[in-house]
Amino acid sequence: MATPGVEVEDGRILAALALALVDRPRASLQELAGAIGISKTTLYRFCRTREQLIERLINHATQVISETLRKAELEQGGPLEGLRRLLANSLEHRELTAFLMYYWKDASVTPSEEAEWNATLDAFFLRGQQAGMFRIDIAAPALTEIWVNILVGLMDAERRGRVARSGLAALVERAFLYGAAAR
Amino acid sequence: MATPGVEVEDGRILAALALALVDRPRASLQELAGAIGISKTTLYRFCRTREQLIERLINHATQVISETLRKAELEQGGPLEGLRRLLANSLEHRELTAFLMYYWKDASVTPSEEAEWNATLDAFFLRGQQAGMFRIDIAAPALTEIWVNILVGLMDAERRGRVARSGLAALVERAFLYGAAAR
DNA sequence: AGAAAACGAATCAATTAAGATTCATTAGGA
DNA sequence: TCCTAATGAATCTTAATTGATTCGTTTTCT
Repeated sequence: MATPGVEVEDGRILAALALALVDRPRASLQELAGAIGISKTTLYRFCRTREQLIERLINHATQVISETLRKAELEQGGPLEGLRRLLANSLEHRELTAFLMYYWKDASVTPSEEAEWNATLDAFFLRGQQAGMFRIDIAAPALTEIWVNILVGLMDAERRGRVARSGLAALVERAFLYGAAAR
Repeated sequence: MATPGVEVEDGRILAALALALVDRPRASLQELAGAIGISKTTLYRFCRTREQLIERLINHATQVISETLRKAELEQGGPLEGLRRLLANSLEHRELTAFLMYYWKDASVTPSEEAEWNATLDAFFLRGQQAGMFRIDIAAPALTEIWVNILVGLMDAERRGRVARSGLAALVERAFLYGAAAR
């Protein structure tokens, strides 16, 4: 690639924009730019329209998360190891994860990729069920939903100061796998 | 009261508006009105400004949920019974619950009531921990966050057709209490 | 049927946001 | 240092949104 540092910088801007958009979905482009410390003009040069911006963010987030899913090698090793790799990688892309969840619904932009993502997680949990790791009295898509919501919810709770940042991974894993009941 | 049916009708409109606002937060008042099957003018007569509308919705939702919490009598009987009453009542106000979660962040309107709601749930889970019902290696506020996110997340998943409506209560309870691991 | 209330379409002024451009300044690299 | 690319402030046009009003129609209740 001719420009190595550009994508990194773009990634930073995209992550910041994702966070700002989740925080205030109704913010104007002006406010959005201000929220991430750039001018309206620079944001304009980055993406000419809001529609383009959202589309670019969804594409980027989907790509990063898909890469995260791929790197997690969910098909390798035990389900628990796969889940832990997925968790660690997801926590390194909090903003994009939160954004993608938030704009999950109006993902008419890339319905195929989103469905693919869903399918990947669904298949992972299904395999985990067949391997005896996950309970079988909850359907795999429901497991995906529970996982995603605990993950995103606790990441958000951390931002709001409701839970500590350290130990977040262990908290997500514990809550998802074993629940809140005392054993 | 002089007008018995008015509040019921208002409640219907508010619930529909809550749902529409969660679905498309950036919708204009015109689109919002159309989404719930009324004209822009009627919506205007209902609430003159968007700010008023949000404030009214937050107040109403907070009130309904608080009433729900009160009716759940979380301090009566065992924690499990309290949790089940809370769950059943919450599921009867899906729209308002989802709305309140969604607009949780910009709840600068009634910070006191929101904090009170948090405090009520936190205290409930803390009592449950002291009663030996909930695990003590997860802080009570984290339990609140996990509960709320599983509840709202699965209600939303149901709307998206990812999980079946029937059995939603049992699913939430199972996921929250016992987690996804096979026992 | 007749009166009162509710509703919606249309219109309008004022405000705001989006999209685009220009120009001066600044930061960085050759 | 000098040149270039990047940035931001300001401006401008156009489009969209808001808040408000009027008036004809429909619904509803008696």
